[in-house]
Amino acid sequence: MQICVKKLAALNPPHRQLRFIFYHAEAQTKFLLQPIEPDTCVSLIKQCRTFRSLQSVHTSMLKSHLHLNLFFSTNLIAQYASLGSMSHAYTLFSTFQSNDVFLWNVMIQGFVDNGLYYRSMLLYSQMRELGIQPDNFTFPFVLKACGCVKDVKFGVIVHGNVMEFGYVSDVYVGNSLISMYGKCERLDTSRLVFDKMPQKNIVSWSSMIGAYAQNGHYKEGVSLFSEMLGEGITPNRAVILNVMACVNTGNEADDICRVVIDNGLDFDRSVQNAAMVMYARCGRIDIARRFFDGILEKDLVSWASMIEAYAQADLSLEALKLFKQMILQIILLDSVILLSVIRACSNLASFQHARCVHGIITRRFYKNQIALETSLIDLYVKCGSLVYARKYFDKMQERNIVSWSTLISGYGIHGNGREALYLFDQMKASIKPDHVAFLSVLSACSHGGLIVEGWECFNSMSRDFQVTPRPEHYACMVDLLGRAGRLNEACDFIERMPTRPDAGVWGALLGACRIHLNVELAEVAAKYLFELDAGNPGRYVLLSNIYSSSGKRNDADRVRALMKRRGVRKIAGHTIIEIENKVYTFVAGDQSNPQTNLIYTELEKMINRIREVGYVPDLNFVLHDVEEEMKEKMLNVHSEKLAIVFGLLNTRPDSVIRIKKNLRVCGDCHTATKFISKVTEREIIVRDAHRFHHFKEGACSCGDYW
DNA sequence: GTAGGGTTAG
Repeated sequence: MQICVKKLAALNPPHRQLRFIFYHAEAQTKFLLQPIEPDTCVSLIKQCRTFRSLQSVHTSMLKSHLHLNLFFSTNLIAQYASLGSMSHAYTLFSTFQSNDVFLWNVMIQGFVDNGLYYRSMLLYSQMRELGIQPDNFTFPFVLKACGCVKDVKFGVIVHGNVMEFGYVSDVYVGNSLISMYGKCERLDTSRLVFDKMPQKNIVSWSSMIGAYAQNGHYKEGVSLFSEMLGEGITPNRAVILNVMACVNTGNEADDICRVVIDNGLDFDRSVQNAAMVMYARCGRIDIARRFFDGILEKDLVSWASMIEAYAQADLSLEALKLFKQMILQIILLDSVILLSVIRACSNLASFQHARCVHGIITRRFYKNQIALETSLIDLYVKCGSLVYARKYFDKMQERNIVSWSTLISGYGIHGNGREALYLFDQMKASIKPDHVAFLSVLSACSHGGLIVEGWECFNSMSRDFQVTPRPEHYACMVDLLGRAGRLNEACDFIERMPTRPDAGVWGALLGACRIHLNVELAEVAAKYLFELDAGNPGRYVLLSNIYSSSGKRNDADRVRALMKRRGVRKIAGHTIIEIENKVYTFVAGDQSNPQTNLIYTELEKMINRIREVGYVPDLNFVLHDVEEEMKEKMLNVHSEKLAIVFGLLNTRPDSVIRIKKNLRVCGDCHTATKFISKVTEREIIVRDAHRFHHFKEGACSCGDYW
């Protein structure tokens, strides 16, 4: 203390005050202070880095009555806001009852910066009611708030005020309008504002490109970027980040990278991170990885982006490998990374990894806790453990619409429609269901064959909850009716749709036609699908299967030829199984597993065993144009069967076998699995692209509507 | 004192 005082004495008076406050305010010292000099007041306020030091300054301002000065107090309010203390800021603001627009702006900005968007909009309304004229600073703040909460109605009113008070040509205001309309999905209006701006700057271009990116109009975004370059404007990092979000082909990505290098932005870390994401989106995960490796000082976003890229690309083992590396290098984890890790585990259907992530999450509190907990519930669902999902859900401190829908859809995909409906009713008591919640419950009804209940849910959507059914909901209903064999009803339903049926709707009908073998309707659905969803191999395969199951071999060949002509390639099927913390992958006819010989010997024995109890191979599930005997051989080596046999060989006899197929489980494998569960007395859980199948004692939970 | 940007649960 002695030394401090000596040092302080050597300084000139204003500086002395400053230092004094910092030594003592930070140390929570109560004894304060000589009155503050007016000429140091603002600089004192602005240098406060903690709430406590600011409070000390505030106290001494009170002593010297400087708080009565509007200008000083406005600065004080701004500093409280920037330190996140909006309650203090607002109390001070309220005492003034001033009409000063600067003061109001500071307050509105404070709310926006602290994420309290509605408060800032409310304050703006109050300001208008009091007749205080907003200025060119007011609009950017309040427009940002409108954009962040997507309140376009409010935004339009503010836009009206912008015109009323003559700020349409202000470039800051214009840019804010572009951004607001972009966030509110009013792209055309954004563009209108952009085109009408008397003056544009780099931010105008950047905002417009960003608006295209956010609304999925990627081509327009990229072409506006070229236009900008054509005008001779030098891009900065924000423009680059925005345009990178628009790029989805490798060539475009390469072009952008050249521009990045030309402008010396290639060592900017956020640009490097964005480049990673861009290449991953273009399907060039290898290049993304090279970018990642090239980043010298990786930050959390770098790690999160790469892990998420792997998870998205279903390269989940790579994602987890990277996560392990990351834990070894830096201790700090955040919720975003964990969300990606959970996605990776979910792809792998890895129960062991789920337990591990669960441990990490409960060890400490993360921001966005509810999101983490919800995705953990989803993870347990996807690992086949409804019990754990439910347990965790019941323990949650706080639940929202997302957590409820996650669990509801969980029961649905596990075929427990009744429980899903029960939960949905419980949820409705406290939360208004949204369109996703309805989707969860409708699909639960569909998987569980609950037709009456499904209709009731669908009808209640707009009637009781003002949720307008979207194409997905219609698709779900078609699925519900179709699975139940009510194909005509499904067709009527499609005809009565207020909007044009999309690929999802026709796909649901085609799927139903597969179950109930209706060639005529399948052809109608396929006709639309081959236009609307021409690149989706699953559609061709389904129709071809329908033909061959109906004995129309020539037609089946024709579909396969069409597929080939259009260059649509079948997605290779694979099945994974996790045993003792390791994930094993099988493709059809796989020979890469060390136990290959054993697996095939055992498989042959198993096929013979189940044949004895009634299994008949369903050769319609082989697409290849080969002899019958060959077909059967091809069926027998499907990845599902290999994985199950591998599981039987390597797990305890009393344990559950869990496998995951990347596509829909093949019909013949479905039948075979039923028989296998019977002869081995094992429970087998199969997760496929749509749902779960629980096989037990020769039956499947899905009631054979796979 | 103002506007644009990289990872984020169903």
